[in-house]
Amino acid sequence: MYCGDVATQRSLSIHSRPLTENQAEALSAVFGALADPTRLRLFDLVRRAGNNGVCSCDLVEPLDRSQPTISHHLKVLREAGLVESRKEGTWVWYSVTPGATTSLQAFVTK
Amino acid sequence: MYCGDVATQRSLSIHSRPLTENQAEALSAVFGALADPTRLRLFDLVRRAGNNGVCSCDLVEPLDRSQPTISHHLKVLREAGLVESRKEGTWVWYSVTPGATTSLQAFVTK
DNA sequence: TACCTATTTAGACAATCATCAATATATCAA
DNA sequence: TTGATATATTGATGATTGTCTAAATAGGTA
Repeated sequence: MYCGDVATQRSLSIHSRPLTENQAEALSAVFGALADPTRLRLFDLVRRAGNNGVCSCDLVEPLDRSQPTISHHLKVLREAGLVESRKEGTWVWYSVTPGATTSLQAFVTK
Repeated sequence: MYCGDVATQRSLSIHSRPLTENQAEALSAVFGALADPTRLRLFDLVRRAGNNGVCSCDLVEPLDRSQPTISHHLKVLREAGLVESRKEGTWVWYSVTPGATTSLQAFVTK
């Protein structure tokens, strides 16, 4: 019976190498974006909103933080590549960046 | 053809609710443990060591940090439940906690 | 006992961070 | 143009964090 190669058995490819400093820096930055309770809930809410996204004005009250604080956290999520925004008049709509979490998934399911 | 329920199609269960403050705090703590480049590489190295684990004495040199700094980071990973340690004489062996990343996987693959 | 080595703890310091109030910017409507 | 509203930026503050050196602890050996 064929059971896959050794790499599969170890669930970590023998071809892949330990994280380089640069790789670790990039990945840890994404982890860092989700390393705050407020930001995690923010990301969760944006994700639940689906393709249309959610107006940032609807994210302040449920998280019980000031508007500038929410704005700041959204910026962090955006700069980490987790969410994207589109302006519509005075409103800004946030949605999850497609493939936002693939690098995290790859690392976490290794 | 049966294509699964709406929840599956949205890839987010309609039954699950937005993260509570407590859930977010717990999850973000685990993300936080991986939100540092040194710690991420540390976790990566421990994971590569497999079931036997790796002696912490072998983790100092490849990461180019002082031994107390490595010790500190291992403590953070341990307290986050990501790695566990067993003492063997003067040495301490670290290995990945079984199921260490399931909560992260669950969130990240939602 | 004394000595050596592996690890942890303590204390310090600079840097980063989460948060807020106040202000600035931008868009729309009257 | 004036006013109202949504969002972003600024500046400040207290808390947390990553790192180091120095010291403490603990296990092994002679």
